[in-house]
Amino acid sequence: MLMQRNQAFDHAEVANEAITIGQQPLASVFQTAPTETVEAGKALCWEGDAVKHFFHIQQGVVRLHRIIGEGRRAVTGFHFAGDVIGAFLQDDFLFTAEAVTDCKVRRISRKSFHEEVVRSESLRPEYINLLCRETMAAHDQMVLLSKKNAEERLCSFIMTMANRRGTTQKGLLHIPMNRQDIADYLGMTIETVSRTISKLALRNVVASEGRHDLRILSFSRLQQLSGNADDFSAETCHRMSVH
Amino acid sequence: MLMQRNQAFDHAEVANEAITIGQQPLASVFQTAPTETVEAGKALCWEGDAVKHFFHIQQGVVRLHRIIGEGRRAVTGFHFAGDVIGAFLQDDFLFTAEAVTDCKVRRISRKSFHEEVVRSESLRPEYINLLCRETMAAHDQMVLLSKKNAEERLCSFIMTMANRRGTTQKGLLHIPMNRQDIADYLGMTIETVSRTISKLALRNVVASEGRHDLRILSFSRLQQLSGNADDFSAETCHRMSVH
DNA sequence: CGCCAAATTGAGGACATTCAATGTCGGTGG
DNA sequence: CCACCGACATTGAATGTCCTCAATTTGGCG
Repeated sequence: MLMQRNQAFDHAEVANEAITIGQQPLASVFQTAPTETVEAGKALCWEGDAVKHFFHIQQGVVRLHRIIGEGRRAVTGFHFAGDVIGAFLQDDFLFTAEAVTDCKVRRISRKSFHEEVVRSESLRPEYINLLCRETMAAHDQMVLLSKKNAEERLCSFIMTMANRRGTTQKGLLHIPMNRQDIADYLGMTIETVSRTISKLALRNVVASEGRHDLRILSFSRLQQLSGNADDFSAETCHRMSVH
Repeated sequence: MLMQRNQAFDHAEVANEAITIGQQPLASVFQTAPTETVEAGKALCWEGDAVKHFFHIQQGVVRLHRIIGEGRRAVTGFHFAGDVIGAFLQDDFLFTAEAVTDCKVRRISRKSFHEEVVRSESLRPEYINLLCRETMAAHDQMVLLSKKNAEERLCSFIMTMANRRGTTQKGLLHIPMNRQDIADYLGMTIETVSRTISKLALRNVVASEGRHDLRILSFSRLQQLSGNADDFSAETCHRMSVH
């Protein structure tokens, strides 16, 4: 399974070191480790394995998934340059991590990661911060999966991708993952993903440009359709929920 | 909205202090705070509010929810005696927390919580452990919501409830929350929840005993139907996913 | 014991899935 | 460099699961 090997580093999946270090100070812990190359489609670790290492992504995109039953795959998340994989794991990997594009990663043992992080007064809050953000993201995804319809899910996904730093240039959004990845992430089928994109294109919200690029024609429409209820949140309605 | 006020402390929602402290050492941080009573249906905090306090549940059950759009509610989790609410929050509450039953809680400021936790060599790992477990639970829920059908969702829920310490006595499981709570937690409607329970009852997997109790007739059937693929996991299939 | 909210049950409909056929992108080989 | 091939994506039609709306029943509390 050779997927877009040459594309891997063409786009913005390369961490801007200067900025990334600032945003992700945990990266410094991995600095001493050698860089490993992971070919697109190859796994970094497997669900059920003991967690011996944590990974830091320097370049590329990684997907996390779990298998349930025969043939059912749930993608629990995507990780990008600068991200740490597995930070919240205790004993065993709860997911299989696979490279979506060719990746460059660094790994350190869980033991030394924890030693370094706990020892350092500056790194520890960053670690806690990371865990908190991961949990918050998971909650967002839970809301998406339990209450949103196909269109809202896809718009939310596109919005999230577009809001990532360095992915959008003049409205053109690069989507490194394929339709199956997106479908398994959003709890839909590839057909529904495809149909939904087509409908959004008909309405001039987005425009497909090849398999891995999307031009965003109306950011505001996208926002509305994502069902994130921005102008309809905290201030307006919560006090009304008196019981 | 007065819900089962008298039932609140009849069942096993009361934390066994001795055991709970052992399992939830973070409780000690709250020990000095006075106990507050929260009536069933009342809110502890609101989505969008600044996080000024963390809560520790001594007695009762709390549900966390978020509202999207008009009338759509997603319950992101339930919390029980011994649990800390909001541990992973950074700035604002991402959910509204409401008492499902009458509750007794303690609150301390976020500031002192963090000071105490960071200062203590013994509490800090417990806090990190808590964050990790919260994230893992969120991931489980993501898988449930994205890939499981109505029956699997309900069986998973019943299993999780039954595996909580102190809830099951000779196969009788107390369900403090109502059907709407369960539905919003599992991403279904009350009607589907009801129909699914009825089907399970017809097949002698469970038996309804009033609105808030369920007799589990076959734990193993429940396990199978939950779709958690236990005898079909790590060891058998992962190595096969070669790419 | 009676009431009322909560839960169950039923019928019909909508949205997403499944299965199948067609179309297209992109990488490889000529 | 272009054409071809295979994998990926799109589109269509039929099916199914879950949702919606409505009527009925239940059970817990006053």
